[in-house]
Amino acid sequence: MEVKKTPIKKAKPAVQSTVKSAAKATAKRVPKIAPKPYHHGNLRESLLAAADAVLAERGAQGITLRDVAKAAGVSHAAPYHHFASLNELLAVVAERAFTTLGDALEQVSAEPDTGERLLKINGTYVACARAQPAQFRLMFGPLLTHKAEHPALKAAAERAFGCVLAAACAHDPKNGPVLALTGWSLAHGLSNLLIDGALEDLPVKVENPEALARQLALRALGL
Amino acid sequence: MEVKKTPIKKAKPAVQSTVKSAAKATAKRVPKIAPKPYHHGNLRESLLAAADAVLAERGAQGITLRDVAKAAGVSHAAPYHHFASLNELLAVVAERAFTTLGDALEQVSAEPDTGERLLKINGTYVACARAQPAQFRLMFGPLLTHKAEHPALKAAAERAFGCVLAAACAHDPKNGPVLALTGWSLAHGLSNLLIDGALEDLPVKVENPEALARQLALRALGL
DNA sequence: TGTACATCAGTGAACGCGCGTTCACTGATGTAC
DNA sequence: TGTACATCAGTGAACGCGCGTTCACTGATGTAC
Repeated sequence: MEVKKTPIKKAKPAVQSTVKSAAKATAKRVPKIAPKPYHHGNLRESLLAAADAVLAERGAQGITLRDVAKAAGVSHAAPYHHFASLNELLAVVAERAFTTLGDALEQVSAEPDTGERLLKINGTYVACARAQPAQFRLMFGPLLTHKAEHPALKAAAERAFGCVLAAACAHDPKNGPVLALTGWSLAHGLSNLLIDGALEDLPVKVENPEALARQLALRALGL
Repeated sequence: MEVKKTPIKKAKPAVQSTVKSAAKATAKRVPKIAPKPYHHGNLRESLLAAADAVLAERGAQGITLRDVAKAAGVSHAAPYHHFASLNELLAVVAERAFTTLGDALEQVSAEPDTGERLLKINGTYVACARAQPAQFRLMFGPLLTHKAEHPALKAAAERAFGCVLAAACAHDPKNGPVLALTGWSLAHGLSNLLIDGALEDLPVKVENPEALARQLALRALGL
């Protein structure tokens, strides 16, 4: 879904031949494991993938343009040929995270039973948050500034909520919006509590987060 | 609970007299509105208050030890006589925020009707989050590291949740924990969505957050 | 097929900044006598 | 009531660091002829 493989021959062979022809200048050869092409080919996508990796490893507040560049294997100035700023890069990361969530919600929306559909949407939401907590924080938190200035981000977020709203309206046409907000708040709150570890030292032990999500939704949505 | 008020006369008058006796040296007089005592008297409390002010103004990720010191009117090294690090200061701020939340929840727990009590707890939780969004993020988010190492913080958090759990058990002894987690997740999720502005550009317009919180809780808690 | 050249996408050095923290210091305070 | 002195709680300079961003540059690419 991410990197459209254009039918361009990889830059790698070209560089390898260069290295070969310059084999006499052995002093210039850097003992690098993976010979790096000068022109990357698809650095924009690589940077976005690297950002996901950095988010997973360092968390949302730990992310740095320099870290992302390093993870992508380029100098820390290179990203500026593809993104105007760190914030612009984060906006695209968040937009794609919303798209991923929307895709997942859309997929489970195929469930014919409207009640079960709501339960699956709830579970999918929590599962997405738990799978990528840093992305989840980036999507909603204040780390990415001026969200309103990124229409694509807004559109992706609206699409995700649209899935929730559609399922709620299908189940209870009269109270669609309220049911949707109830379900979304519940899933969002449980997601945050889980990824922040707020439930860990509580008298109420949580053995199985997925089962808990379902149990709470059953009650809260009147199913 | 924290600073035992020792029967020391405030440093301020002493300094004022000093200023008076040095009135001849007018050149030394700095035209400061509030003549600052060299010894502050209660800098620890002032720093905590200043941290709240900085949080309100700059948000949770914007907070800085230097800003807090400046807001308290002291040099940026002064806080180290009262807190081992910025993180220690934030831990106390978060602990007090949890205590404030617990106080508010305890107060509304006096409501005799158990259903109405749950509704009021829900509303109070959301109101606290909306009143101090940056504190709320600090309490739960990853900005304050190693939360587990601060027993007082943990205790204050447990007490707040204890109020929710007690009210849930009073209303439905059989399903107390599940009801409590449902209510907490709902309130927590709605709080986060509201303070993050996630509902602002949605097809579902939110006119009155308090009414919305009540409406969702009525449905989710089966009241 | 070759060649000249404009353009693209990298590099690495540098800038300025603000941060948390440390340190030697000094003024203020409280106490023993 | 004084005085000497230990201790406390400030100050301001400094350190080292990592950050986002800029800049002049250079290697690689694609295209016109």
